[in-house]
Amino acid sequence: MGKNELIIKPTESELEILQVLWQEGEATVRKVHETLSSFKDAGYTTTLKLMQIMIDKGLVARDDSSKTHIYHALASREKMQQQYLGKMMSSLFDGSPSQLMMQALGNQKPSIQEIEKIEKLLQQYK
Amino acid sequence: MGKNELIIKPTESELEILQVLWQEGEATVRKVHETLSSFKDAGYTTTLKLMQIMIDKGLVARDDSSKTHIYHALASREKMQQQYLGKMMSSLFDGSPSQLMMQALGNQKPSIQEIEKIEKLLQQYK
DNA sequence: ATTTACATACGAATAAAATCGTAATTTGCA
DNA sequence: TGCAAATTACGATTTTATTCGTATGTAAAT
Repeated sequence: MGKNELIIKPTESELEILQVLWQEGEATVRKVHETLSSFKDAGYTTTLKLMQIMIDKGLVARDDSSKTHIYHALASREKMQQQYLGKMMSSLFDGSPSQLMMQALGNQKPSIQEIEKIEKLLQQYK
Repeated sequence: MGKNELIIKPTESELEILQVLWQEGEATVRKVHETLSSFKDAGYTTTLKLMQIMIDKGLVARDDSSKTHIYHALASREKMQQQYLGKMMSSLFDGSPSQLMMQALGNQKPSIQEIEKIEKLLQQYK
């Protein structure tokens, strides 16, 4: 028995696709592809193929009752957030939320509202 | 000119190695390899090869004046934190620090000290 | 000097991810 | 009906990442 972890983890490209599906709720391949096009070069069939692969992995499901299939995410966004954040916290931030927060805040100024939300959150934890 | 971003981004394995180097400051291949061994199966020469590749990518440098080479990270931890956090924030958290914080806090309870550090941090941003 | 223990170099195999071309199918419409 | 446009299926290729075997060098110990 090895030490290498085995959890389903979407690849980079798959995560981009999930993103669109989380956003839209459901979408066709074309819709997904067009959304991705704004920041990424890739052929239509590439996106299609990826989404087909994601079916096998159980990351998405689709309604194929009509010709144009409609996809939706199976993987939950929260689960993925946990997964990535957890790894990131340990690998890059020594497991320290405040270090992470520092960078997160430095990265892009949060609005006053954001700050207050976080403060409330912290109160609950005290 | 395409839309696909081009920044050097360490792979998964490379990030693990960087982690050790950030921790230790500098280290031999053997040291790195042994550290990784605690959670990962991989041969010694695999680690060696990876570290050699990382030289080409400019992620690390080494002192090879003696037989056993000594490596250190060139990529800064802060830069990597920015990079990953930024991507994660946009791809998984709708760009919302409070959402991210919520998950981060939910993931692993922070200590009182951690919470207070964060609160201070927030004050500065107001 | 010879053996042993480690070290690096490096090509090559394997695995994983991403890309794309082409064929086949369906649908709408001229 | 039959043509054009859009869609899916899917194999094959390419690219990237990972893994490892083997050759070779070096130094210390016997």
